[in-house]
Amino acid sequence: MRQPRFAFMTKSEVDHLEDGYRWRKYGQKAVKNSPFPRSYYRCTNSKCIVKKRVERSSEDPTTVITTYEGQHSHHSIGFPRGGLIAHYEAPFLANDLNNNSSGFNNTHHPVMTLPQVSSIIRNPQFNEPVPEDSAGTSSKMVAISKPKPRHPPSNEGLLGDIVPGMRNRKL
DNA sequence: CGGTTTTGACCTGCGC
DNA sequence: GCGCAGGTCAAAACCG
Repeated sequence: MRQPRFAFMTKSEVDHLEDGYRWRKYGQKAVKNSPFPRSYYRCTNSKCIVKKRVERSSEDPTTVITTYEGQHSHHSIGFPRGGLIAHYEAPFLANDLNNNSSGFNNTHHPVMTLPQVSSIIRNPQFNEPVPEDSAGTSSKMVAISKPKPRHPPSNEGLLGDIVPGMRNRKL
């Protein structure tokens, strides 16, 4: 069974990005490409088999590469209206999937504005070694977010709900 | 006391 | 068949 898998780069100083879901770390491995270890997280919900892989970019220590694998079968915690977030990101993701290699300003392109994400831009020259990207199931993006220490304000569910959203479009 | 994090060991897949 | 790299598990420690 193929898990919808996509990765994106998040400009943040903290590895532990709060995306509205509860994650439990189950492993950590050192990768050869990066001097930084890679962390493996899993959703704490037993019904949810979503896995998350957090890896810090070797070239940009301030950038973390987060790889989501699977889809949440529930909404984010502390954010009952999580489905709403899908409306924010779904079109944006669909656009990305349809124009996977279109020209785009790699400057600050405020596609969306969230309490956590200042701006999400697509980097056309994203030839970074994103190991999990191969087919069209993945989306490459760079999210410039404010370094969030912990505990979201109230509106969260940044990433989780976009997974079923894009999966709905693909499958 | 319960849940989470940490860390080493173990297992599996792939390449040589 | 062996070695390497990646991924997962499990026990102990730690924190709230």
